[in-house]
Amino acid sequence: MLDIKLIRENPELIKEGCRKRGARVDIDRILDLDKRKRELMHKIEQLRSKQKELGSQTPLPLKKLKQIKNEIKKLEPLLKEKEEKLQELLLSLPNLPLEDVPEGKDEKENVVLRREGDLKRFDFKPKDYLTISEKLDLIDVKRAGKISGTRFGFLKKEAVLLEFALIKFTFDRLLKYGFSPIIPPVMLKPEMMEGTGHLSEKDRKEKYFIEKDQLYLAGTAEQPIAAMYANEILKEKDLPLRYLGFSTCFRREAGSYGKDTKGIFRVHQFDKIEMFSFCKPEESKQEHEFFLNLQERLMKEIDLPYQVVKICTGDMGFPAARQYDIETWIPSEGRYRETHSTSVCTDFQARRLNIRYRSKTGKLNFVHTVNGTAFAIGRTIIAIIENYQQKDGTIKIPEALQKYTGFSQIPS
RNA sequence: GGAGGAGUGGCCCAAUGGUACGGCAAGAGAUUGCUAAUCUCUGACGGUUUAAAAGCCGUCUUGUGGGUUCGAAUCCCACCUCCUCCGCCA
Repeated sequence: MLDIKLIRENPELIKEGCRKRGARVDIDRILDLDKRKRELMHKIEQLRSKQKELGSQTPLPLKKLKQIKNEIKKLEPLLKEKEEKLQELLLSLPNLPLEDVPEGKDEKENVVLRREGDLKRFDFKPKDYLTISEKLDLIDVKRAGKISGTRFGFLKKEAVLLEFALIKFTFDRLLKYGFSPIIPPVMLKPEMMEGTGHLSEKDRKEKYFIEKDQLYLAGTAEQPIAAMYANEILKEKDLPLRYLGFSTCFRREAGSYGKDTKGIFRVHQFDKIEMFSFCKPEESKQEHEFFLNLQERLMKEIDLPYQVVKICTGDMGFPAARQYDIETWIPSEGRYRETHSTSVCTDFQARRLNIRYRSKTGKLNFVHTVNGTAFAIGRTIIAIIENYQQKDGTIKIPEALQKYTGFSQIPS
Protein backbone atom coordinates (compact mmCIF):
# COMPACT_ATOMS: atom_id res chain seq x y z
CA MET A 1 0.00 0.00 0.00
CA LEU A 2 1.15 3.50 -0.73
CA ASP A 3 1.30 6.19 1.94
CA ILE A 4 -1.85 8.30 1.78
CA LYS A 5 0.21 11.30 2.87
CA LEU A 6 2.51 10.81 -0.08
CA ILE A 7 -0.50 10.63 -2.39
CA ARG A 8 -1.94 13.79 -0.84
CA GLU A 9 1.29 15.74 -1.11
CA ASN A 10 2.55 14.35 -4.38
CA PRO A 11 -0.32 13.16 -6.54
CA GLU A 12 1.57 13.69 -9.80
CA LEU A 13 4.34 11.36 -8.69
CA ILE A 14 1.80 8.64 -7.94
CA LYS A 15 -0.02 9.14 -11.22
CA GLU A 16 3.25 8.90 -13.10
CA GLY A 17 4.24 5.73 -11.27
CA CYS A 18 0.91 4.09 -11.97
CA ARG A 19 1.10 5.08 -15.61
CA LYS A 20 4.53 3.50 -15.94
CA ARG A 21 3.20 0.32 -14.45
CA GLY A 22 0.19 0.29 -16.73
CA ALA A 23 -2.25 0.53 -13.83
CA ARG A 24 -5.49 2.30 -14.53
CA VAL A 25 -6.39 4.09 -11.32
CA ASP A 26 -8.27 7.21 -10.36
CA ILE A 27 -5.99 9.13 -8.01
CA ASP A 28 -8.28 12.17 -7.93
CA ARG A 29 -11.09 10.02 -6.65
CA ILE A 30 -8.82 8.80 -3.86
CA LEU A 31 -7.88 12.36 -2.93
CA ASP A 32 -11.52 13.38 -2.87
CA LEU A 33 -12.53 10.40 -0.72
CA ASP A 34 -9.64 11.07 1.63
CA LYS A 35 -10.71 14.66 2.05
CA ARG A 36 -14.31 13.79 2.75
CA LYS A 37 -13.29 11.04 5.11
CA ARG A 38 -11.21 13.43 7.18
CA GLU A 39 -14.01 15.98 7.31
CA LEU A 40 -16.42 13.39 8.62
CA MET A 41 -13.88 12.15 11.08
CA HIS A 42 -13.36 15.61 12.41
CA LYS A 43 -17.09 16.12 12.84
CA ILE A 44 -17.51 12.88 14.73
CA GLU A 45 -14.53 13.59 16.95
CA GLN A 46 -15.98 16.94 17.89
CA LEU A 47 -19.28 15.35 18.80
CA ARG A 48 -17.55 12.74 20.92
CA SER A 49 -15.56 15.40 22.66
CA LYS A 50 -18.78 17.23 23.47
CA GLN A 51 -20.35 13.99 24.64
CA LYS A 52 -17.53 13.41 27.09
CA GLU A 53 -17.74 16.90 28.41
CA LEU A 54 -21.50 16.74 29.05
CA GLY A 55 -21.22 13.22 30.45
CA SER A 56 -19.31 14.49 33.46
CA GLN A 57 -21.88 17.06 34.48
CA THR A 58 -24.43 16.59 37.27
CA PRO A 59 -27.24 16.31 36.81
CA LEU A 60 -26.76 14.64 33.45
CA PRO A 61 -28.27 16.58 30.55
CA LEU A 62 -29.84 13.39 29.24
CA LYS A 63 -31.78 15.01 26.45
CA LYS A 64 -28.72 16.61 24.88
CA LEU A 65 -26.64 13.49 25.34
CA LYS A 66 -29.22 11.39 23.57
CA GLN A 67 -29.29 13.86 20.75
CA ILE A 68 -25.52 13.71 20.33
CA LYS A 69 -25.58 9.95 20.52
CA ASN A 70 -28.12 9.78 17.71
CA GLU A 71 -26.13 12.18 15.59
CA ILE A 72 -22.98 10.14 15.99
CA LYS A 73 -24.91 7.01 15.17
CA LYS A 74 -26.06 8.61 11.96
CA LEU A 75 -22.59 9.74 10.87
CA GLU A 76 -20.62 6.64 11.77
CA PRO A 77 -21.89 4.42 8.95
CA LEU A 78 -21.08 7.19 6.49
CA LEU A 79 -17.52 7.36 7.76
CA LYS A 80 -17.17 3.61 7.65
CA GLU A 81 -18.39 3.55 4.09
CA LYS A 82 -15.84 6.19 3.05
CA GLU A 83 -13.04 4.44 4.88
CA GLU A 84 -13.81 1.11 3.30
CA LYS A 85 -14.01 2.53 -0.19
CA LEU A 86 -10.79 4.47 0.30
CA GLN A 87 -9.05 1.40 1.66
CA GLU A 88 -10.25 -0.65 -1.30
CA LEU A 89 -8.88 1.90 -3.75
CA LEU A 90 -5.58 2.21 -1.89
CA LEU A 91 -5.16 -1.55 -1.93
CA SER A 92 -5.65 -1.58 -5.69
CA LEU A 93 -2.60 0.62 -6.30
CA PRO A 94 0.60 -1.23 -7.24
CA ASN A 95 3.91 -0.33 -5.69
CA LEU A 96 5.83 2.54 -7.25
CA PRO A 97 8.82 1.51 -9.37
CA LEU A 98 12.24 2.67 -8.24
CA GLU A 99 13.94 5.19 -10.49
CA ASP A 100 16.34 2.78 -12.14
CA VAL A 101 13.63 0.36 -13.27
CA PRO A 102 13.35 0.36 -17.07
CA GLU A 103 10.02 1.55 -18.34
CA GLY A 104 8.19 -0.94 -20.50
CA LYS A 105 4.84 -2.44 -21.35
CA ASP A 106 5.45 -6.16 -20.96
CA GLU A 107 8.10 -8.86 -20.75
CA LYS A 108 9.40 -7.97 -24.20
CA GLU A 109 10.90 -4.83 -22.71
CA ASN A 110 12.76 -6.51 -19.88
CA VAL A 111 16.48 -5.87 -20.02
CA VAL A 112 19.11 -8.62 -20.04
CA LEU A 113 21.91 -7.38 -17.79
CA ARG A 114 24.48 -10.15 -18.29
CA ARG A 115 25.03 -13.77 -19.12
CA GLU A 116 27.12 -16.03 -16.93
CA GLY A 117 28.45 -19.56 -17.23
CA ASP A 118 29.59 -21.36 -20.35
CA LEU A 119 26.99 -23.22 -22.36
CA LYS A 120 27.74 -26.92 -22.28
CA ARG A 121 29.04 -28.31 -25.56
CA PHE A 122 27.23 -31.40 -26.72
CA ASP A 123 28.72 -33.65 -29.39
CA PHE A 124 25.26 -35.10 -29.84
CA LYS A 125 21.77 -33.64 -30.09
CA PRO A 126 20.69 -32.88 -26.53
CA LYS A 127 17.35 -34.37 -25.56
CA ASP A 128 14.65 -32.61 -23.62
CA TYR A 129 14.42 -33.36 -19.89
CA LEU A 130 11.08 -35.16 -20.14
CA THR A 131 12.34 -37.71 -22.67
CA ILE A 132 15.37 -38.37 -20.49
CA SER A 133 13.33 -38.50 -17.30
CA GLU A 134 10.78 -40.92 -18.65
CA LYS A 135 13.47 -43.24 -19.88
CA LEU A 136 15.21 -43.17 -16.47
CA ASP A 137 11.86 -43.24 -14.60
CA LEU A 138 12.51 -39.94 -12.81
CA ILE A 139 9.26 -38.17 -13.65
CA ASP A 140 5.78 -39.58 -14.32
CA VAL A 141 3.26 -37.05 -15.59
CA LYS A 142 0.96 -39.59 -17.21
CA ARG A 143 -0.09 -41.24 -13.97
CA ALA A 144 -0.10 -37.87 -12.22
CA GLY A 145 -2.60 -36.83 -14.87
CA LYS A 146 -4.68 -39.88 -14.13
CA ILE A 147 -4.96 -39.15 -10.44
CA SER A 148 -4.83 -35.33 -10.34
CA GLY A 149 -5.23 -33.97 -13.86
CA THR A 150 -2.93 -31.94 -16.03
CA ARG A 151 0.02 -29.96 -14.70
CA PHE A 152 1.00 -32.40 -11.98
CA GLY A 153 3.88 -34.79 -11.77
CA PHE A 154 5.36 -37.61 -9.77
CA LEU A 155 9.01 -37.04 -8.95
CA LYS A 156 10.74 -40.41 -8.60
CA LYS A 157 13.92 -42.22 -7.65
CA GLU A 158 17.14 -40.17 -8.04
CA ALA A 159 15.13 -37.05 -8.87
CA VAL A 160 13.72 -37.18 -5.33
CA LEU A 161 17.16 -37.65 -3.84
CA LEU A 162 18.40 -34.79 -5.99
CA GLU A 163 15.69 -32.56 -4.53
CA PHE A 164 16.75 -33.42 -0.99
CA ALA A 165 20.39 -32.86 -1.92
CA LEU A 166 19.61 -29.47 -3.38
CA ILE A 167 17.74 -28.49 -0.22
CA LYS A 168 20.56 -29.52 2.07
CA PHE A 169 23.15 -27.89 -0.17
CA THR A 170 21.25 -24.59 -0.22
CA PHE A 171 20.68 -24.48 3.52
CA ASP A 172 24.33 -25.33 4.14
CA ARG A 173 25.44 -22.47 1.94
CA LEU A 174 23.00 -19.78 3.04
CA LEU A 175 22.62 -20.28 6.79
CA LYS A 176 26.07 -18.75 7.12
CA TYR A 177 24.59 -15.41 6.13
CA GLY A 178 22.31 -15.12 9.11
CA PHE A 179 19.23 -16.67 7.57
CA SER A 180 16.96 -18.43 10.00
CA PRO A 181 15.55 -21.67 8.58
CA ILE A 182 11.79 -21.88 8.42
CA ILE A 183 8.98 -24.04 7.08
CA PRO A 184 5.82 -21.93 6.95
CA PRO A 185 2.17 -22.93 6.80
CA VAL A 186 1.01 -22.97 3.20
CA MET A 187 -2.57 -21.89 3.86
CA LEU A 188 -3.35 -18.26 4.64
CA LYS A 189 -6.32 -16.18 5.69
CA PRO A 190 -7.62 -13.82 2.98
CA GLU A 191 -6.55 -10.68 4.82
CA MET A 192 -3.01 -12.01 5.13
CA MET A 193 -2.83 -12.88 1.44
CA GLU A 194 -4.21 -9.43 0.71
CA GLY A 195 -1.46 -7.98 2.90
CA THR A 196 1.28 -9.53 0.82
CA GLY A 197 -0.04 -7.70 -2.23
CA HIS A 198 -0.63 -10.93 -4.11
CA LEU A 199 -4.38 -10.59 -4.44
CA SER A 200 -4.61 -8.03 -7.19
CA GLU A 201 -7.28 -8.69 -9.77
CA LYS A 202 -4.74 -10.39 -11.98
CA ASP A 203 -3.19 -12.42 -9.17
CA ARG A 204 -6.43 -13.52 -7.57
CA LYS A 205 -7.39 -16.04 -10.17
CA GLU A 206 -3.95 -17.56 -9.87
CA LYS A 207 -4.63 -18.65 -6.29
CA TYR A 208 -6.29 -21.76 -4.94
CA PHE A 209 -8.96 -20.91 -2.42
CA ILE A 210 -10.50 -23.39 -0.04
CA GLU A 211 -14.05 -22.13 0.24
CA LYS A 212 -15.05 -24.24 3.21
CA ASP A 213 -12.29 -22.90 5.41
CA GLN A 214 -11.78 -19.51 3.77
CA LEU A 215 -8.08 -20.14 3.21
CA TYR A 216 -5.75 -19.46 0.30
CA LEU A 217 -3.00 -21.89 -0.67
CA ALA A 218 0.35 -20.13 -0.78
CA GLY A 219 1.88 -19.62 -4.22
CA THR A 220 5.26 -19.05 -2.59
CA ALA A 221 6.75 -19.11 0.91
CA GLU A 222 7.15 -15.36 0.52
CA GLN A 223 3.48 -14.97 1.40
CA PRO A 224 3.32 -16.71 4.81
CA ILE A 225 6.77 -15.45 5.80
CA ALA A 226 5.91 -11.84 4.96
CA ALA A 227 2.66 -12.12 6.90
CA MET A 228 4.35 -13.74 9.87
CA TYR A 229 4.99 -10.42 11.60
CA ALA A 230 1.71 -8.73 10.66
CA ASN A 231 0.67 -6.15 13.26
CA GLU A 232 3.93 -6.50 15.12
CA ILE A 233 6.76 -4.16 15.99
CA LEU A 234 10.28 -5.43 15.35
CA LYS A 235 13.42 -4.30 17.12
CA GLU A 236 15.93 -2.31 15.13
CA LYS A 237 18.79 -4.42 16.38
CA ASP A 238 17.18 -7.56 14.89
CA LEU A 239 17.22 -6.09 11.37
CA PRO A 240 17.88 -7.28 8.78
CA LEU A 241 15.80 -10.26 9.84
CA ARG A 242 16.47 -12.98 7.28
CA TYR A 243 14.58 -16.21 6.71
CA LEU A 244 15.33 -19.17 4.50
CA GLY A 245 12.07 -20.96 3.90
CA PHE A 246 11.18 -24.21 2.29
CA SER A 247 7.65 -24.82 1.13
CA THR A 248 5.45 -26.43 -1.42
CA CYS A 249 3.89 -23.82 -3.71
CA PHE A 250 0.49 -23.96 -5.36
CA ARG A 251 -0.47 -22.13 -8.52
CA ARG A 252 -3.52 -22.46 -10.71
CA GLU A 253 -1.68 -21.31 -13.83
CA ALA A 254 -5.02 -19.98 -14.97
CA GLY A 255 -3.74 -17.61 -17.62
CA SER A 256 -1.31 -20.02 -19.19
CA TYR A 257 -3.46 -22.34 -21.30
CA GLY A 258 -1.39 -23.97 -23.97
CA LYS A 259 1.89 -22.72 -22.46
CA ASP A 260 4.44 -25.31 -21.34
CA THR A 261 1.80 -28.01 -21.28
CA LYS A 262 4.35 -30.81 -21.34
CA GLY A 263 6.21 -32.13 -18.34
CA ILE A 264 6.75 -30.38 -15.03
CA PHE A 265 8.08 -26.99 -16.09
CA ARG A 266 4.77 -25.33 -15.28
CA VAL A 267 2.81 -27.25 -12.66
CA HIS A 268 0.16 -26.60 -10.02
CA GLN A 269 2.41 -27.81 -7.23
CA PHE A 270 6.15 -27.52 -6.72
CA ASP A 271 8.71 -27.07 -3.98
CA LYS A 272 10.80 -23.97 -3.56
CA ILE A 273 13.47 -22.58 -1.26
CA GLU A 274 12.89 -18.91 -0.68
CA MET A 275 14.94 -16.13 0.89
CA PHE A 276 13.14 -13.36 2.72
CA SER A 277 14.31 -10.29 4.61
CA PHE A 278 12.72 -7.66 6.81
CA CYS A 279 15.09 -4.74 6.85
CA LYS A 280 15.52 -1.02 7.43
CA PRO A 281 14.49 1.30 4.58
CA GLU A 282 17.99 2.57 4.04
CA GLU A 283 19.40 -0.92 3.58
CA SER A 284 16.75 -2.50 1.38
CA LYS A 285 18.33 -1.73 -1.99
CA GLN A 286 21.58 -3.20 -0.81
CA GLU A 287 19.72 -6.23 0.58
CA HIS A 288 18.13 -6.74 -2.82
CA GLU A 289 21.51 -6.73 -4.56
CA PHE A 290 22.76 -9.11 -1.89
CA PHE A 291 19.96 -11.57 -2.64
CA LEU A 292 20.75 -11.42 -6.35
CA ASN A 293 24.38 -12.03 -5.53
CA LEU A 294 23.52 -15.10 -3.45
CA GLN A 295 21.34 -16.47 -6.23
CA GLU A 296 24.17 -16.10 -8.70
CA ARG A 297 26.69 -17.64 -6.36
CA LEU A 298 24.53 -20.73 -5.92
CA MET A 299 24.03 -21.01 -9.67
CA LYS A 300 27.75 -20.69 -10.32
CA GLU A 301 28.51 -23.32 -7.76
CA ILE A 302 26.31 -25.92 -9.43
CA ASP A 303 27.52 -24.55 -12.76
CA LEU A 304 24.36 -23.78 -14.67
CA PRO A 305 24.53 -21.10 -17.38
CA TYR A 306 22.08 -18.27 -16.81
CA GLN A 307 21.22 -14.69 -17.59
CA VAL A 308 20.16 -11.91 -15.26
CA VAL A 309 17.15 -9.93 -16.39
CA LYS A 310 15.97 -6.62 -15.04
CA ILE A 311 12.19 -6.62 -15.15
CA CYS A 312 10.51 -3.55 -16.68
CA THR A 313 7.76 -1.51 -15.03
CA GLY A 314 4.97 -3.27 -16.90
CA ASP A 315 6.08 -6.80 -16.06
CA MET A 316 6.91 -6.47 -12.37
CA GLY A 317 4.99 -8.23 -9.65
CA PHE A 318 2.31 -6.08 -7.99
CA PRO A 319 4.18 -5.43 -4.70
CA ALA A 320 7.64 -5.06 -6.28
CA ALA A 321 9.52 -1.77 -6.59
CA ARG A 322 12.36 -3.41 -8.46
CA GLN A 323 12.70 -6.98 -9.70
CA TYR A 324 15.39 -9.18 -11.19
CA ASP A 325 14.77 -12.58 -12.70
CA ILE A 326 17.36 -15.22 -13.38
CA GLU A 327 16.76 -17.34 -16.45
CA THR A 328 18.60 -20.61 -16.89
CA TRP A 329 19.75 -22.07 -20.18
CA ILE A 330 17.63 -25.00 -21.38
CA PRO A 331 19.55 -26.74 -24.19
CA SER A 332 16.61 -28.59 -25.75
CA GLU A 333 14.77 -25.30 -26.20
CA GLY A 334 17.85 -23.32 -27.07
CA ARG A 335 16.79 -20.49 -24.80
CA TYR A 336 16.88 -19.19 -21.26
CA ARG A 337 13.86 -19.90 -19.06
CA GLU A 338 12.81 -18.23 -15.81
CA THR A 339 13.97 -20.07 -12.71
CA HIS A 340 14.49 -17.33 -10.10
CA SER A 341 13.06 -14.01 -9.14
CA THR A 342 14.01 -11.44 -6.52
CA SER A 343 12.15 -8.28 -5.56
CA VAL A 344 12.48 -5.41 -3.18
CA CYS A 345 9.01 -4.36 -2.09
CA THR A 346 10.07 -1.27 -0.13
CA ASP A 347 7.45 -0.54 2.56
CA PHE A 348 4.56 -1.68 0.35
CA GLN A 349 3.94 -5.03 2.02
CA ALA A 350 4.86 -3.69 5.45
CA ARG A 351 2.17 -1.02 5.22
CA ARG A 352 -0.46 -3.54 4.21
CA LEU A 353 0.57 -5.97 6.92
CA ASN A 354 1.39 -3.26 9.46
CA ILE A 355 4.92 -4.43 10.19
CA ARG A 356 7.01 -1.74 11.85
CA TYR A 357 10.21 -1.41 13.78
CA ARG A 358 11.18 0.88 16.60
CA SER A 359 14.36 2.77 15.95
CA LYS A 360 16.91 3.57 18.63
CA THR A 361 15.29 6.96 19.09
CA GLY A 362 11.96 5.31 19.76
CA LYS A 363 10.37 6.27 16.47
CA LEU A 364 8.10 3.81 14.69
CA ASN A 365 8.72 3.15 11.04
CA PHE A 366 7.62 0.60 8.46
CA VAL A 367 10.20 -2.04 7.56
CA HIS A 368 11.14 -2.86 4.00
CA THR A 369 10.75 -6.39 2.65
CA VAL A 370 12.92 -8.23 0.16
CA ASN A 371 12.31 -11.68 -1.28
CA GLY A 372 14.19 -13.98 -3.61
CA THR A 373 14.17 -17.51 -4.90
CA ALA A 374 17.09 -19.61 -3.69
CA PHE A 375 15.98 -22.52 -5.85
CA ALA A 376 12.68 -23.44 -7.43
CA ILE A 377 13.37 -27.12 -7.19
CA GLY A 378 11.37 -28.54 -10.10
CA ARG A 379 12.82 -26.14 -12.63
CA THR A 380 16.32 -26.52 -11.21
CA ILE A 381 16.08 -30.30 -11.60
CA ILE A 382 14.94 -29.75 -15.18
CA ALA A 383 17.95 -27.51 -15.80
CA ILE A 384 20.35 -30.00 -14.25
CA ILE A 385 18.96 -32.92 -16.25
CA GLU A 386 19.22 -30.98 -19.52
CA ASN A 387 22.60 -29.36 -18.97
CA TYR A 388 24.25 -32.38 -17.44
CA GLN A 389 22.96 -35.07 -19.80
CA GLN A 390 25.58 -37.35 -21.30
CA LYS A 391 25.85 -39.02 -24.67
CA ASP A 392 25.23 -42.45 -23.15
CA GLY A 393 21.87 -41.34 -21.77
CA THR A 394 23.04 -40.88 -18.19
CA ILE A 395 22.98 -37.65 -16.19
CA LYS A 396 26.00 -36.31 -14.37
CA ILE A 397 25.40 -34.74 -10.95
CA PRO A 398 26.96 -31.26 -10.51
CA GLU A 399 30.05 -31.70 -8.43
CA ALA A 400 28.98 -29.45 -5.61
CA LEU A 401 25.89 -31.60 -5.15
CA GLN A 402 27.55 -35.01 -5.23
CA LYS A 403 28.43 -34.82 -1.57
CA TYR A 404 24.72 -34.41 -0.88
CA THR A 405 23.29 -36.97 -3.29
CA GLY A 406 25.83 -39.65 -2.50
CA PHE A 407 26.04 -40.56 -6.18
CA SER A 408 27.72 -38.86 -9.11
CA GLN A 409 25.40 -39.83 -11.93
CA ILE A 410 21.92 -41.08 -12.77
CA PRO A 411 21.25 -43.99 -12.97
CA SER A 412 23.34 -44.36 -9.87
C1' G B 1 -15.96 -32.48 16.21
C1' G B 2 -17.82 -32.36 21.88
C1' A B 3 -17.33 -30.20 27.06
C1' G B 4 -15.05 -26.60 30.14
C1' G B 5 -11.71 -22.34 30.96
C1' A B 6 -8.95 -18.01 29.48
C1' G B 7 -7.50 -13.50 26.41
C1' U B 8 -5.94 -6.08 29.74
C1' G B 9 0.91 -2.28 27.03
C1' G B 10 7.25 -6.36 25.42
C1' C B 11 6.13 -9.75 30.03
C1' C B 12 3.24 -10.54 34.82
C1' C B 13 -1.16 -8.79 36.98
C1' A B 14 -5.57 -5.44 39.44
C1' A B 15 -10.20 -3.36 38.58
C1' U B 16 -18.32 -6.38 38.11
C1' G B 17 -21.49 -0.21 34.71
C1' G B 18 -18.65 5.93 35.83
C1' U B 19 -11.17 9.10 34.02
C1' A B 20 -7.80 1.44 32.88
C1' C B 21 -4.08 -0.21 39.33
C1' G B 22 0.53 -1.70 40.08
C1' G B 23 5.04 -4.45 39.20
C1' C B 24 9.01 -6.30 35.97
C1' A B 25 11.81 -5.70 31.48
C1' A B 26 13.72 -2.66 27.58
C1' G B 27 14.93 2.22 25.34
C1' A B 28 16.01 7.56 25.81
C1' G B 29 17.48 11.71 28.98
C1' A B 30 19.62 13.70 33.62
C1' U B 31 22.65 13.13 37.98
C1' U B 32 26.30 10.55 40.77
C1' G B 33 30.93 8.01 39.71
C1' C B 34 32.40 3.03 37.88
C1' U B 35 31.76 -3.17 36.02
C1' A B 36 26.88 0.12 38.13
C1' A B 37 23.17 3.07 41.03
C1' U B 38 19.31 6.81 41.48
C1' C B 39 15.62 9.92 39.30
C1' U B 40 12.49 11.37 35.05
C1' C B 41 10.10 10.15 30.54
C1' U B 42 8.35 6.36 27.04
C1' G B 43 0.62 2.95 23.87
C1' A B 44 -1.43 4.11 18.75
C1' C B 45 -3.68 7.24 15.19
C1' G B 46 -5.40 11.92 13.08
C1' G B 47 -4.82 17.17 12.90
C1' U B 48 -1.79 21.53 13.67
C1' U B 49 3.10 23.63 13.77
C1' U B 50 8.19 22.74 11.77
C1' A B 51 13.79 22.16 7.76
C1' A B 52 13.02 18.16 11.28
C1' A B 53 11.33 17.59 16.05
C1' A B 54 9.44 19.15 20.61
C1' G B 55 4.85 21.29 21.74
C1' C B 56 -0.40 21.94 21.29
C1' C B 57 -5.61 20.03 20.08
C1' G B 58 -8.50 15.75 19.53
C1' U B 59 -9.84 10.69 19.04
C1' C B 60 -8.92 5.76 19.79
C1' U B 61 -6.76 1.74 22.86
C1' U B 62 -8.77 -4.29 27.86
C1' G B 63 -8.51 -10.67 21.39
C1' U B 64 -11.99 -8.99 16.83
C1' G B 65 -16.79 -7.26 15.19
C1' G B 66 -21.69 -5.92 16.55
C1' G B 67 -25.56 -4.70 20.38
C1' U B 68 -27.72 -2.53 25.10
C1' U B 69 -26.60 2.31 27.79
C1' C B 70 -26.01 9.26 28.77
C1' G B 71 -21.64 6.09 29.79
C1' A B 72 -18.98 -0.87 28.71
C1' A B 73 -12.62 -4.18 30.26
C1' U B 74 -17.27 -5.03 33.04
C1' C B 75 -23.91 -6.81 30.55
C1' C B 76 -25.78 -9.40 25.70
C1' C B 77 -24.73 -11.76 20.61
C1' A B 78 -21.32 -13.62 16.90
C1' C B 79 -16.45 -14.76 15.62
C1' C B 80 -10.92 -15.52 16.43
C1' U B 81 -6.83 -17.41 19.25
C1' C B 82 -4.77 -20.15 23.29
C1' C B 83 -5.15 -23.83 27.48
C1' U B 84 -7.41 -28.49 29.80
C1' C B 85 -10.20 -32.95 29.05
C1' C B 86 -12.83 -36.37 25.53
C1' G B 87 -13.04 -38.20 20.39
C1' C B 88 -10.18 -38.74 15.83
C1' C B 89 -5.31 -38.86 13.89
C1' A B 90 0.63 -38.58 11.36
